[in-house]
Amino acid sequence: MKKTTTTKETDISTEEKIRNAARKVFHSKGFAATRTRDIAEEAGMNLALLNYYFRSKEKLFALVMQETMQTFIQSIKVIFNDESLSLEAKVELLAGNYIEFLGANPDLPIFMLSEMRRDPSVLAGKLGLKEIVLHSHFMQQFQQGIKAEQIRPMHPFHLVMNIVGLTVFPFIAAPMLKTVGDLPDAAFTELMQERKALIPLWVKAILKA
Amino acid sequence: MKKTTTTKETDISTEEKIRNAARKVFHSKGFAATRTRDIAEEAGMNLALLNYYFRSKEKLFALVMQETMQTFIQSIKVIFNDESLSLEAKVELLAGNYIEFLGANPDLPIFMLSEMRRDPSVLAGKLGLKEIVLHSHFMQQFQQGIKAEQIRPMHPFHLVMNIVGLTVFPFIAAPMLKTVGDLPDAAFTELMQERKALIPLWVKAILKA
DNA sequence: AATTTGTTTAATCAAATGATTAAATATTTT
DNA sequence: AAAATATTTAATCATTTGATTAAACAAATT
Repeated sequence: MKKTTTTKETDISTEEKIRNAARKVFHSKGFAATRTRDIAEEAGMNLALLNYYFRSKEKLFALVMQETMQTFIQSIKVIFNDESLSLEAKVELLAGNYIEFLGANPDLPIFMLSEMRRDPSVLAGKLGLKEIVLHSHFMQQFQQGIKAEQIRPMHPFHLVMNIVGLTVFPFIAAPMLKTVGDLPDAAFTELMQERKALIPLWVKAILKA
Repeated sequence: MKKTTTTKETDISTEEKIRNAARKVFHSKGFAATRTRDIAEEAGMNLALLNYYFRSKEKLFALVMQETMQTFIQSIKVIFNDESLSLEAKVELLAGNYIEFLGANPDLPIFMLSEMRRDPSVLAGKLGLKEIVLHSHFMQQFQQGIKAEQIRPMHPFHLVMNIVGLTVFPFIAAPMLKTVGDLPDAAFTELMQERKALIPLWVKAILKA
């Protein structure tokens, strides 16, 4: 072996270089448009290494996808179940965190959503997510609010779609806004910063509408 | 020629069969994942015909894309500028029409948004859209509402992103909702029907928030 | 009917692409 | 240091895929 015992441990293993490169390219171009040679080049190494470390393009992709989903789901789980936060505070955190995160990973939403459509089996085994979301502390607070007549009754999925839609959709539509709307990157970023504060207000208004 | 002068005019020309097949396959799989053979098969004809009628996969795709954008933009333009409608009525029509339309063409949003990211030049020449939207009757009503202090001041793009996001995002997220949320098709459709009425209420609430 | 023009098919090409192999090089173990 | 094991490279395969071609077929024109 080379990696583990080199004098400096600062260098990243070849395997990890490939994973990182694969993540980057897959996220930006999707499975079908990505060529294994793109990944090799991005990682700065020989094509054969991809197949040496990971058996095939499919396997490598599955790994990246699994990792991506993991990150995504974990971050939801944590906020949805923080019992120290009010419903409003959770929405604030969700919007703020996600807008921050998507600012750094703007390709993620389209990647996840289009690859899910291509092959919904990526989600197999993630069925737990339904329970995580629907039985979360967040949902308890929501149902409680309805009982207390402080919140207009609605299907919980509406609420989830609204929060996620208001937060994520602008990033999906960004190419269009920037081109058609003639919106410079900086202006887009600023709008997104504004939304960190606005989305919680809007969600509150929606809940009472 | 065969098509134009056959006894019955009910039959569709070969060219149109190909266009229809191409639209269907491109919309569902995107450019990169679509093979010209898929289209030929879907159209029930020889592969060489694609290249006979349309010069290449790229040309055929460009045509489909142009058609798709055209439809999309036209439908926006009409509603945004119907001077007989109040702002609320416009939102109702937009939500209602789009939910209806997307129910029949659920692949469209991801298709458009991901292909736009792949090559934003599809939008070249559509820069007029900015003016259409920002100088529409709808926007005049919006600005008027702000002046009259009936609407909380906000960047017009926020409003557009909210309306479109609330309407379109659920269709983009549908694969996830159906799989992870364990939501049957019928239940999803019902939720979307509910949203026809709910989105206008929510938007109204957002405008005043 | 004969000719010309347009349409369709089957076969084939060339380039792109995922994958493999055998040899070279480096690292670890003995 | 020698042997064994792990990593990397360059060359090559096999398949897929977009595209073309030459010939067959059909329709329109003369």
